Amino acid sequence: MSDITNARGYPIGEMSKRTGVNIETIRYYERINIMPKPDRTAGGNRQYNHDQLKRLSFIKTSRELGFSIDEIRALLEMVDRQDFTCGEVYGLTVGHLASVREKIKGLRKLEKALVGMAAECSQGDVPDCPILETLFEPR
Amino acid sequence: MSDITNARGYPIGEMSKRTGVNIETIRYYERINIMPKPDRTAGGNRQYNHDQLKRLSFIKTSRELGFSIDEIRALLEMVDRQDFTCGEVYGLTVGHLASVREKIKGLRKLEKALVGMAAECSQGDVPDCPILETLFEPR
DNA sequence: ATGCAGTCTGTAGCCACTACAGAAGCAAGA
DNA sequence: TCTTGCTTCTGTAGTGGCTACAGACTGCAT
Repeated sequence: MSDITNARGYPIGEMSKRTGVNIETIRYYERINIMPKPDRTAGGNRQYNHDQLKRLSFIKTSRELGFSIDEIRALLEMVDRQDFTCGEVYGLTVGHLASVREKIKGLRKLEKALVGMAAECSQGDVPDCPILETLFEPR
Repeated sequence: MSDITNARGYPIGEMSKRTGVNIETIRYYERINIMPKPDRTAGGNRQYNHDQLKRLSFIKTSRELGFSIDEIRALLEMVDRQDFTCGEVYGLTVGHLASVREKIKGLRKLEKALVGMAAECSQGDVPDCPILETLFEPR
C-alpha cells in the first residue's frame, strides 16, 4: 500500500522509474558532481527528496535535447547560484542549437553521398561493385 | 629531393599526410586488425606499400561517410576474400543510410524544440527564464 | 525466520580515438 | 664521424557518457 511520499524520500530505483534515468547513471551523476550526495538510510541506501527528483529530470530533459554534461553543469551552476540572466541561458541554448544544425548539415551531405553511391549499384550477384570502387577512390 | 616511391615504402608520417589519418590512429587501426602489420626497417620503423595506402584511404573515406569500424571491417573482409556480391555491399550501405536518416530525424526534432524554447526567451537581464522553466518541467 | 527484490561499492568495458612519456631511429649537414 | 633535430617507437592512460558486471549487504513482506 503505502505510496512513497517525499516525507520518506525516494530510493534510487524510484528515481530511476520516475525519470527514466538508469540507476547506474544516477550514481554516475553523483560521482561527477551534477547530482548532490543524497541522505542515506541507516543501512546506507540512498534516499532522495523532491528537489533532487526535479534536478534529475532537468538533467534528463537536457540530455534528451542533446546538451553535453558540461553544458548542463553550466546551466545547473547558474540555477544553484541564482545569479544567471536569461541572456546567458539563451546564449548557451543558441550555441547548442548551432551545433545541432551543423550536425544536421553534415549528415545531409553524408546522406546525399550514400544515396548517390547506392543508386549506381546493380545489387547483382557479381563481385564488381561501384560502391566499393567509390570507397577506393583517392581523395 | 628523392621523392618517395613504393619501392622504398612509405613511413607512417607519409601515410598520415597522404590520407589525412592521424599517426596514432593508423597504429590503432593496426592494433584492431583493420590495417595489416606492415614491413619494418632494420631499426623497427613501419614501411607501408601502395596497397596499404589504398586500404587506409578506403577506411578514411568510409569513416567520413559514417560507417562504423565494424561495418568497415565487414566491407574489408568481403574485399579481402573477394567473395562478396554487389548485393551484400548494397545492403550494408542502405542499412547505414537508414541509420543516418534516423539520426537526421532525431536532430530535426531536437532543433525544433530548441528553436521553440529560444523563441520564448526575452534574453533580458532578469533572472527569470522560460528556457529553464521548460527544462524543469516534468516529462 | 525466510525469501527475494533492491541496493551497495568498486572496477572494467564500450567506441573511436587522442595524448602523453621516454626511448630509439633516421637523414642531412659540418 | 659526429651532431642536430625531426620522426617514429612502445606502452599506457584519458576522453564522454554511460553500461555491466561481481559479490556483498539492506529492506520489506509473508
